[in-house]
Amino acid sequence: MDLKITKYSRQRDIILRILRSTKCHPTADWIYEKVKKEIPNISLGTVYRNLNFLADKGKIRRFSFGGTTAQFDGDLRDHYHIRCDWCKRIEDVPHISTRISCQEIESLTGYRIHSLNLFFSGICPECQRKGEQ
Amino acid sequence: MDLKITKYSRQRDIILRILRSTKCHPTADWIYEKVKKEIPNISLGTVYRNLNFLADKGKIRRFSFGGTTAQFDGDLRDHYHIRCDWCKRIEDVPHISTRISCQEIESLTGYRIHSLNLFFSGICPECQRKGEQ
DNA sequence: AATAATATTAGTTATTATTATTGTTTTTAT
DNA sequence: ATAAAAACAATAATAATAACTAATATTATT
Repeated sequence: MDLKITKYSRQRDIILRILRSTKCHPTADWIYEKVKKEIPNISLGTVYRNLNFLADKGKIRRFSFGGTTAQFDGDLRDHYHIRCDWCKRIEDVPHISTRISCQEIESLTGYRIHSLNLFFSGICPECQRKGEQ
Repeated sequence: MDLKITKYSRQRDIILRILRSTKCHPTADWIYEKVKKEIPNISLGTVYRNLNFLADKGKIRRFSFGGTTAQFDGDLRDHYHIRCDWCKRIEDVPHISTRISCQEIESLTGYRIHSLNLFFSGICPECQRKGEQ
């Protein structure tokens, strides 16, 4: 994955715009379907290449919940994620009072920290109401 | 993935023992190779099925770093992970002073929290020494 | 202990997500 | 305007995981 890409590309622009304009945390394929409406002959490989590029450059976030598929998030603001173990929905956790100190981690591990990911899993209110599935 | 499995299985036992006895965060395939030394004709599917079973029951942890491969951890104690963006190694972050309050998240989101995952990424000391790759 | 019921298995095939390749087109620098 | 490099679409290849099936191992029942 050697990406020294610097040129403008309409495809990348649109991918980024679509990702930024959604509140969900889409997969590459979801984005692909959206972009196709604007660029019908775009290829899935282009979507993957650009998502990886953008993630490597820190323009978007890439994560996964231990599952088999990567998901992307165009929102770079400090926030966390939570997923329902039953319905699999993913939501943002806007902010928590606790500040996690990256500096502490840096001095603890010697790493230069680039990013921090915090996610929770559990049962969402709706599924709780519906009871045991 | 409906796993109402209750019977004893030697395969599962050995998988769990191997996972618990390593400090690394192996993939299904890594575990498969290990188990084969004890049960030469075990199948990879069995390894996957049991890892998923154990993870669903909360006996082990399953995660991934946004990549394509799941990794497993037999250590259930409270700890976090850090990965080097260059050499891809994953290490434990033993404990941090900040306590993240799941109760705060529960009242903030309405979710019943099952688990919390915190991971960092950055550049490990060794790669820092080696400089830009 | 023998039997019946069923979870689990090995072996295999299928599916899905992702990456790599190749020849062509776009973009940028000169 | 032209040349070099980046990015592309199309497609093939790979890798991870899930699904299927008939046989085996484990447990519960007699």
